[in-house]
Amino acid sequence: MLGIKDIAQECNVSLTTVSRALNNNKGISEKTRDYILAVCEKRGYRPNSAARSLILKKTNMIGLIIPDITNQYYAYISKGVSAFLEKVGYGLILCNSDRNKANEKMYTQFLSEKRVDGIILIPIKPKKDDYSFLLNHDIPLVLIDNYVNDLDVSFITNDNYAGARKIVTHMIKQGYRRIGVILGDENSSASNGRLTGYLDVLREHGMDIDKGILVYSDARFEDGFNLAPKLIEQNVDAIFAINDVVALGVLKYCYLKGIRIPEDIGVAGYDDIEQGSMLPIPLTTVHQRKHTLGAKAAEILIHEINNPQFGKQKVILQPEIVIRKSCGE
Amino acid sequence: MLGIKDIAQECNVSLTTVSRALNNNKGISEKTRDYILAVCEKRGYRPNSAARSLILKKTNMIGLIIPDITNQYYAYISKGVSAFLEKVGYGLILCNSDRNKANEKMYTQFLSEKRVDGIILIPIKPKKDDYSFLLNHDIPLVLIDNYVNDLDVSFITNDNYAGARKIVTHMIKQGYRRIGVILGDENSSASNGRLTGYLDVLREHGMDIDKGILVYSDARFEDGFNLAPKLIEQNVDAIFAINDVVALGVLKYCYLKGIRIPEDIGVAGYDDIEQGSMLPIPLTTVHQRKHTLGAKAAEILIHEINNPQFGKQKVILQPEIVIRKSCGE
DNA sequence: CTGAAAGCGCTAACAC
DNA sequence: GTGTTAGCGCTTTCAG
Repeated sequence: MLGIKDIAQECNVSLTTVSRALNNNKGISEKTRDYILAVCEKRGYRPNSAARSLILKKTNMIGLIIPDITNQYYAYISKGVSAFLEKVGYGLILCNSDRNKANEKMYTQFLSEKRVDGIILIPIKPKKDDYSFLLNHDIPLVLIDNYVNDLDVSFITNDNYAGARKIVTHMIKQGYRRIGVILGDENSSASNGRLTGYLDVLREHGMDIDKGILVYSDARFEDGFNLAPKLIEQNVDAIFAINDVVALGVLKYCYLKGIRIPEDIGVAGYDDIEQGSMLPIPLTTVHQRKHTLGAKAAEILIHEINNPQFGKQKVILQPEIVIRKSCGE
Repeated sequence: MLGIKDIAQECNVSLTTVSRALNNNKGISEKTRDYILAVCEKRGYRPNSAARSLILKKTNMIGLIIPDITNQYYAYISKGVSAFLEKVGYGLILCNSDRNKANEKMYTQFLSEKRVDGIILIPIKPKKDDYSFLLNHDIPLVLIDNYVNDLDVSFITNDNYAGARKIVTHMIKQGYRRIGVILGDENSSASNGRLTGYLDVLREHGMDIDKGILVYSDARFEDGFNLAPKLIEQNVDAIFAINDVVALGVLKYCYLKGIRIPEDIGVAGYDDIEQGSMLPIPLTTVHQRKHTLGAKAAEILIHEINNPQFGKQKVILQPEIVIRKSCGE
């Protein structure tokens, strides 16, 4: 693959001059610049970004570590990130942690070797020590959804507490009185925020809280499917699932067992994935601005890269509930 | 960020020795190696991969250009790619072309500047000239799903012709006689392969072919929703959609209009996305091994990177139909 | 306006 | 077993 030297030779100028033309620097006549650029174009010259990165100490790359790209929630976030980065000329290294701590760590190291200019991370069971080394290496980090206490980093999320409050309030209004919850991981701040919203609303309504119908899970489709019977055994009259994918699992179980929604059991999800509106009984859920979340996360990161002295940002987006049929109308 | 030089100083050895320790090269005593590695670990040293790439002429990165990561079909393929690359120590640069030719080209250039070791591409309306420059630059390329005639590159796809044959045969067996088709782009070999399967089966059954009920589209959810009425106006008794997302759009339209599936209209999709099984009327469709497709594409690419003299590979995976309810049982 | 030269962090002959 | 040295392809002082 040809380099700046080849172009310099063909144009009978020095490397410096070619570099100046390429980078639109001053101190070069318009004529030579145009000529050089034309030759570059003709020969299909592409600058070697590894060489540039080495000297510029900047890769124009950011890393995105997410649990699972096949989950629509993360897919939309990724697209938001990607769309923003595209606008500002950055590239994206995608890392699927597969909800695995070891993978997450491996990718975190991988990205630091790649000298990405920053990292956007949706953490799994986050602990402070997992990420402090990134900060020691001065690599800007923005966390999505799961906050890590005592870690001074930028953070963006949808307001889980507010979203859960809204949907649980709606469920109670619909007459449900024994609402089981399928939570995510115990260390997930998203899951915990929603749980707190649920607990607060129940308390405010003077309702009993039964910890027996609060179950933790890995927040996958199968978890909804497998955990639904455990909850139903305990006579819940509704299930609030930590996300739509889990709710889909619950719905599938009910469908197979002939349990009627919303008459026998009310079901609510969280996320508002595309297919929720096209189910047998469309899913009542909480809408989150996923694309916006991703785009905003990228914006914060790029801002932080360009303004390292600027303080860390915390952004909380407000969700809205989408009332469909799975909890009555 | 500290470099190999800092480590060398701290250990009182030369750069070379540190490099040897890091790369597990021979010509170094076990003792010094262990010592150096321990120091690297302690200090949190991470090699600069830009510097390595520059000299090794290898980035251990591959680029993936897909139309839209929020489409589950592409999300699963991406995950397959990612999973394979992870195993062999490669990183993934994700590029959403957003079904836009200009974006695709932009990313193609971007990746060549990044000196990725190879590219996996799911092309949009592909033409030979779009990619020949990659080959001129000796960057290995594997195409997924849409083949480009006269371009000597590796290619992997599911057998669209066979899949379409199976599903259309099934539709005819169910008694449908006027099957409209919502196709993808006219230049899409996937779409064209399925069309050919449809046409051949109809011919073999001695059925009339009405080009009026063959419509092209951008293969999105909205296209299904918007094109369904045009087909229904023309008295089709079934619709074969180019993919499940389009079928979902058709289903939504029918649902809103009170058109019964499969009694009034039979609907079949293609892809077998997760949600197809959880619809009001579960979708009859064609299952494709998406994850396998992505993983296999990555495998082919890595093999080609390591064995440039090896011939280009063409792989065709066999799909199977999934009979549910949207075309009768 | 243009060029020579130094160097980014690392690897790989080649000496010792 | 270990160190010296010359680059990889580019940007950037500093002279002219």
